[in-house]
Amino acid sequence: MPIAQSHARGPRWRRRPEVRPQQILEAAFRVFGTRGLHQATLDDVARAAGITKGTIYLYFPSKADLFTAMLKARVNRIMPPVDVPKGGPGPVTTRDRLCTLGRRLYRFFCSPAYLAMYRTLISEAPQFPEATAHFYREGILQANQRLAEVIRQGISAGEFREVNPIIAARAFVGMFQIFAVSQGLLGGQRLYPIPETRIVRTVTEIFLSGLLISGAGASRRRPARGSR
Amino acid sequence: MPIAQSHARGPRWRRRPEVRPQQILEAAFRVFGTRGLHQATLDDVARAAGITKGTIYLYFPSKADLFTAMLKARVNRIMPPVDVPKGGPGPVTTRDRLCTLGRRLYRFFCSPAYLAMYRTLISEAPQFPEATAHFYREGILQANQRLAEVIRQGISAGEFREVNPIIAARAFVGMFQIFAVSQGLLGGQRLYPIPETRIVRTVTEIFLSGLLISGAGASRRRPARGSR
DNA sequence: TTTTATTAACTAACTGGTCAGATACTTGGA
DNA sequence: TCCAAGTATCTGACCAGTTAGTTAATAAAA
Repeated sequence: MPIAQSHARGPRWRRRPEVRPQQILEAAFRVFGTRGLHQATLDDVARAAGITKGTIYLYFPSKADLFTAMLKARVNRIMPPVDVPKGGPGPVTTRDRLCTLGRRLYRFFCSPAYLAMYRTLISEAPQFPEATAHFYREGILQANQRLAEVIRQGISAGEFREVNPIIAARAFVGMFQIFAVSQGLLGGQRLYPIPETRIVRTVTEIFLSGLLISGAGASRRRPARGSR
Repeated sequence: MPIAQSHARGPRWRRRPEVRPQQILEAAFRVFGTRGLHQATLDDVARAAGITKGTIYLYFPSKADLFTAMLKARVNRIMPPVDVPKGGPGPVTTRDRLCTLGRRLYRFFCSPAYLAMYRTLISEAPQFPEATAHFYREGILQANQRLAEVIRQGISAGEFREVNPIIAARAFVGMFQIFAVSQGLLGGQRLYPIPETRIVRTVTEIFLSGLLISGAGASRRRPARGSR
C-alpha cells in the first residue's frame, strides 16, 4: 500500500530514488525505536515508509545494514546543541548557563526520540559492537566534549573548583538521564510522584554546589526549605 | 543433552520436579541477559538448564511468562545491600559511609549480572509494562529508599544540607550508572581512557561537595590537583 | 504395575531475503 | 506536440530457515 491513490487517477506509486534512502532511514528509526530491532519486521519498516519490502533491498543490502546505517544517520542527534560562545562569556555566569542547560537536557532526555534511541542503543549494543562504538565515539563523546567545554570555562573563570571536566560533564548527564529513563521507559505512568521542576532544580543544585568554589555563595537558588 | 552420563551407568536423566523451576529461571536469566529475549531461543534456555525445551513448558506456560517470572525472581538483586545501621551511626560519618557506598555501587553496576539485567529491563520494558512496573516499584524504588535513608541520616546529623533525599539518592546512582553502562555496554574496549578509581573519586567528590554543609570542610579527600 | 517427569520429533506461523514481472518515467524520432 | 521504445524503479508472490508451542512415546520413580 504505497502512495494513497484514493483521489482521481494518481499513479499507483512514484519513482523517488533520491528520497528513498532518507525515507527508509526515517521509518527505520521510528519502527526500530518503538518495536525494537528484532520485533520490527522489514514489512513494518516498509509500510511506515510507504513502500514495500523489496524496495528496501534496492538501497540497503540487509536488515543489519539498514540498522547500522540508521545509527550512523542519527549520530549527531544524540544530544541537543550546547551553544558554547567561545568568545567572552559576557555578563552571564557559567553557573547560569548550566542551569539553563540542565533544564534543556532533561527535557530532551524525556523526549520519545531520545528514549527510543537510548533503548535501541542499549538493546543492540552487544550485537553491533563496531556500530555502537562508532556511535559512542562520534556522537556521545563528542557531545560530552562540548558539555565539558562549558564546565572548563567555569573553571577558567574561577567559578568552579578544579575537577576533571569530562567526568563532571558525564556525571551531570547521568543524573538527568536516570530520571528521564526511569520515567519514560520503566515507570510509565508516573510512578515517581515528583514533579519535573523539582527534579531539575534539586539535581542542578547538587551539581552546582559540588562545583562552585565555596564562598562563591549562591549554591541554592531559593531558601533551602524549597528542596525538601 | 541433559545430565552428563559419561560415567558408568547413570540414568539418562533424573526427575527433579522440585529444582526445575529455579534451574530454569537461572538459565533464563543468563541466556536472556546475554542474547536478549528475542534472540534467545527456548532451546538455548533449555540447554543452559541441562534439560530440553518440552520440560520448560511443564513449569511455565509460555516464553513471555518465563520472562516475567524471571524478572520477579530477580527483583531484589537489582542493587547491592545498603547496610543502614538504624541505631547510632557511631563514630563513622555519613560522608565516609557514602564514599564506601559509592565505590561498592560502581563496582556492582559494572558487573555483568547488573549490566545484563539493566539491558534486559530497558529492552523489554515497552512490551512488558506491568512486569516492568512491578520490578521498578519493588526493586528499584525499594533500593533507592534504602539509599535515601543514608542521606536522610546525614541531614539529621547536620552533615548535609536539606535536599530531597529520594532525588539525591537517585542522582547519586545515576552518576555511577552512566559510567558503568557506557563502559560495559557501549564502550566495550576502554574507549574511556579514564581509570575507575578516578571516576569514583571525582563523582563522589562532586556529590559530597554538593551535599555537605559549607564549612563542614573536607569536600576533597586530597589536594585538588589530584582530580585534574 | 502405576504414575509422572522428561524427551524428541513434530507442526504451524513467521520473517529475512530473492526475483520475475509490472509500472512509472525518459528519451528521441516524427 | 505526440507517441513508442527503452530503462530505472518498484511491487508482490515466493522460498528457505527459524522457532514458539504441542504431543506421543519413554524412562525414572513409587
